[in-house]
Amino acid sequence: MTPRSSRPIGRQPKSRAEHLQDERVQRVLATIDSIPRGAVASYGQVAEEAGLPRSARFVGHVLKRFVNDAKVPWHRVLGSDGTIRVQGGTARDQARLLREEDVKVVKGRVNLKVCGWDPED
DNA sequence: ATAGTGACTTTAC
DNA sequence: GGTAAAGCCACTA
Repeated sequence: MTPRSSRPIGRQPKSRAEHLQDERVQRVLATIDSIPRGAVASYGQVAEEAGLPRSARFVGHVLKRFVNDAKVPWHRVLGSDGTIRVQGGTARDQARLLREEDVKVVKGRVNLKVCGWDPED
């Protein structure tokens, strides 16, 4: 038989669970997971380390969508100038989590010269 | 396929 | 120091 018309498409819409398997997402999460305690990285830096240059916004998008399911140190990801970018009460949580690991947060900002993550470490 | 949006970044004022 | 605009990439309607 040639079930051309009934042949499975093999291209079903991605479910949320399948999205979690998406390699780009996994690489982003893995990169964030590799940020050592007490260090911070920017969205762009995470993207670049994950092999996704210029995809800083994607990193933010991934965090917002998957951080609830993925146990990663999301609080160690900041803006390119070390500022907390998250809005709302989550920003307070992020600052608290950072201070818990001895990262100084002054006026919603971290000194990247001091706490910036060097992937070579 | 087009348009709007966002946990971004860089440049210019 | 701060704000504005443009560039950027992926997601959503």
